[in-house]
Amino acid sequence: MTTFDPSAKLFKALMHPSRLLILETLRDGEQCVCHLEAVLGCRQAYISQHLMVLREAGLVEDRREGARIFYRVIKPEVYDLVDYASKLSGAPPIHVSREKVADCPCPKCNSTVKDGVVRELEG
Amino acid sequence: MTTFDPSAKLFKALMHPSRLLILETLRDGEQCVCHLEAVLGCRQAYISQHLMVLREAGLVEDRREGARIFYRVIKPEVYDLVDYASKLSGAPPIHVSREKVADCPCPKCNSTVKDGVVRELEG
DNA sequence: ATAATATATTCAATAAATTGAATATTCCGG
DNA sequence: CCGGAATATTCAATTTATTGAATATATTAT
Repeated sequence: MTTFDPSAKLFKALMHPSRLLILETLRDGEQCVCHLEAVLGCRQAYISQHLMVLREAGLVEDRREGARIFYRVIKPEVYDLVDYASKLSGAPPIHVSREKVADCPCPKCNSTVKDGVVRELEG
Repeated sequence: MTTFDPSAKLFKALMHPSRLLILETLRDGEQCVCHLEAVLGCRQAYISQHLMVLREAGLVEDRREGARIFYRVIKPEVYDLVDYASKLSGAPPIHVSREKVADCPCPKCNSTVKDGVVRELEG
């Protein structure tokens, strides 16, 4: 309808809490879908669908590595938008656990990062 | 569902092109509904409904002056958000006529502003 | 009081987003 | 090639948003 369509579409991609949570989880770098699944605590298909919205909005991209697919944010500027919105809306400070997630089978969660070295966990 | 609800709601309020256009029209200060009507070129009820969304999102407030109701943005920071989104989304530079609108009966459009003095137009 | 103007609200129809369930695809290991 | 794991896609049901039409409310002028 107007010259505002592109902005409106961007806002539309960001208007869902689950998608904001996904973006938050991707803040420190790429994550596989199963990790998102563990963090969000919802089913795979549900997450996949939200990832599709973010993908179609040009905000994330995926990369296959073996059986896993890793998603990453390709427009880091979106975090400026998200952070500012959260400030404006008076949302409580965001806390998404950046640590390993207990019931996540992905490599990131089954390794320990120390001094930049990634090592497999024993046990 | 999550701590992201407030942000999501804010984005939701901004996800419609007509609402972005309304905000753009209010950038320089309050305007009456009939002015918005003339600028957007849509019917009064349609605009009133979008104004309701913006009002419920806490972005605008209204003020009655006689028969007219003037709306203004109460969170000017929202323009930072809007501007950044428009940059991010690669939207063409925004141009909303800030001048008088031909078929608008409101006082702002039927007056001329010069050196800070508002004077009625003759004819 | 009545009529006209400005605006809001309600209602209904349609369109779009959300969500879960089922199914398909891709990759890996045997 | 077959089975299982990881992920995507499709489909349908539900909910929510959009939009137009009709109506209501408040204000001003007569």
